[in-house]
Amino acid sequence: MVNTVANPTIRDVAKQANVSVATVSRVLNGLPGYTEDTKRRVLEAIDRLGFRRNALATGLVSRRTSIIGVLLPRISDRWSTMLLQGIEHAAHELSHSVIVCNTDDDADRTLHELQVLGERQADGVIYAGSHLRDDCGKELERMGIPVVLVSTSSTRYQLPYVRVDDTAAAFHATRYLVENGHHSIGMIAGPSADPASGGTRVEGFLQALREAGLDADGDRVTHGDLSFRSGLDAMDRLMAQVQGLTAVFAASDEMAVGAIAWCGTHQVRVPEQMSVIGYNDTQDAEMSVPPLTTVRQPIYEMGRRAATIIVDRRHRQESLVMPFSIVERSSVRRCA
Amino acid sequence: MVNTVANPTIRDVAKQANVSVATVSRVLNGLPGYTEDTKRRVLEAIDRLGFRRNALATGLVSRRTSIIGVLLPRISDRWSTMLLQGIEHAAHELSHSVIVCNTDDDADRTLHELQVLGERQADGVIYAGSHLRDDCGKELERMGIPVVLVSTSSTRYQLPYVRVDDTAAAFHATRYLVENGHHSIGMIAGPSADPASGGTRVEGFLQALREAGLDADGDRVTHGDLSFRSGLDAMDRLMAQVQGLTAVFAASDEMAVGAIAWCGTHQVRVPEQMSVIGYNDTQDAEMSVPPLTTVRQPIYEMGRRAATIIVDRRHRQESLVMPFSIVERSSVRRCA
DNA sequence: CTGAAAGCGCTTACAG
DNA sequence: CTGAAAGCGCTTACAG
Repeated sequence: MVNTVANPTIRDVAKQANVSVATVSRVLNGLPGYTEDTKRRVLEAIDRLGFRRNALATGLVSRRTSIIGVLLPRISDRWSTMLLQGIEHAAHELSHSVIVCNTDDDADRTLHELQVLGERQADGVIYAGSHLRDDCGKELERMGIPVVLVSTSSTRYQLPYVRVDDTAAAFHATRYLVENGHHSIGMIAGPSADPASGGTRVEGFLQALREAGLDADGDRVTHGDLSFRSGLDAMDRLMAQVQGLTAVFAASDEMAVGAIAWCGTHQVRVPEQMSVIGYNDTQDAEMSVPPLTTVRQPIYEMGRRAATIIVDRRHRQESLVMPFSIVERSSVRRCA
Repeated sequence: MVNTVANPTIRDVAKQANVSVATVSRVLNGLPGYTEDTKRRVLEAIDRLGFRRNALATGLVSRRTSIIGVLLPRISDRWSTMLLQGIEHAAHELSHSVIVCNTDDDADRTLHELQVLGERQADGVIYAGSHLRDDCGKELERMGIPVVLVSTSSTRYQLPYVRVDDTAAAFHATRYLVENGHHSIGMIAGPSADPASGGTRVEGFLQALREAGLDADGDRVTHGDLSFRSGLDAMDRLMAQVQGLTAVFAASDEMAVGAIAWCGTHQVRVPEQMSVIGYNDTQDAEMSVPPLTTVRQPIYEMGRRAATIIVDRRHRQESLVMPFSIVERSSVRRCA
């Protein structure tokens, strides 16, 4: 006889199977301590009742929720999307769930989201992109759970990170332009608040220019917010403020495409009259006309690794510097 | 004197403030029943101890988690991203968290994710994109929580949805092409598994052709998977199988951009020799060269509304048909 | 206005 | 191999 209950609990299963809740819990968790026969009875009862474990109760007592909190500066661009995808895939394989939080690049909001994640007893958090304000770092510390920073790092707090060597990558991108015969090069950087796209990449750019004996004046770099629109506007400024520009390095593919779009509306042909190299190697680079030459970051893989670091204690506390490469497509011209 | 505890609970706060846990709970939840003075003492104790509520315990007893589960067929494209953004923003304003699940357009995986969401006691779920298989619909039903479908619907289960009238939108897009003087028009549809991009939009397309007295042969529609790459391939097929094509309607902006890219590598000028109209009005349309004329869906807003329907019981069970419009940019030519 | 107590649905020693 | 019981950190009637 089946006693159907609205929302069966482990107690209902126990009753149905004629065992104690402890035993049900054991088979539920794959722990040892029961005969094949009891196991079968329990499984049958579970099936018959349509029992579903309540993760809140489980989490409350086991002190593990299998939840990974992800803080993204924005979720609208392809970089975030690819990263999130990597995280989600790995989390799924590792039987974890991901809670996404949009920080809007705002530290107050970040702090708030961290508190929420803390209340929800997240097992770990992945913080991507923007600079980590001190109070957020402190909150992270007090939460006492695994953290990994993606494409950013903290000087104040020693937190594991996953990223590319942005300075080197920017250096290589710029040198690639130099090697292709360009002498007057500009850069469209990310927001100053972003340590990677707005900071270290600029350093790498400047270093490469200096090393090549080229003009590395401050005018040559202008900042955008990583978006297409801002790339377009930045290109406009750059053209006005630097003479004889023949190549531009943009700190994101979207801004690079924006720069190309500017050229399109101003009768400047890419790559014949203007070369453009981007950063990230997102789908945007592939979809660009002409296809965009860019610095590849293994973003999806970085997401996977970040999630793995959170879940797998063997990797806890490790930082990872991932390889970058230059993907040549058709937006950079080789000068004679 | 401050008694600092590792992870203070409501009991610690109660002790510190010299009240009962019931009282602490009341001020925590803004319920009435205490003097200004006790409230102050409680707040002070909370502050002093650095108390943080445990959402698992709260959820366990209150039977509300403020968690919205979101099931996306993929999280890599801009459509999903914009939708997720709308959902996240609204959820944040409504003090909810969102758990994202990638279904990979796979019903088995969807079923699994739904079960996880059920175990986690999600307050509601938003299911976007692909067809809802019967067992998934049944699972949704048995979960007994608010559901909203985005850009899809279920015939078997009467579930509230938020979408655009895809048939009408596709009809208008096609008629727009006809009105611009095109007679030989093709379509790049979405996957057949997607009722909107692979189903109703095709119907709208065909209807418009028939109504205009144009050839509406089955050869004129080919399917892609909504991606850039598939758009490119689809365009290749279309060019091979239909004569004198001058215009194409793609069921996603990404595929439309793929079609444009195909033209780029085959010396077919857009819009002079080939007109292309997309669907969605994502960032891809704006970034395209030439800028893509497309059917606008208020995707971000649809995400917001879906979240609101879940949270706000006044809107529960309501379905929403959102307005679409045609955004004219530069990828469609007006034939003389 | 305030508190003692039961209970949400599980897991985990502990005993047998 | 199995069960009774305590307990995770809260909320919610119920009494006073």
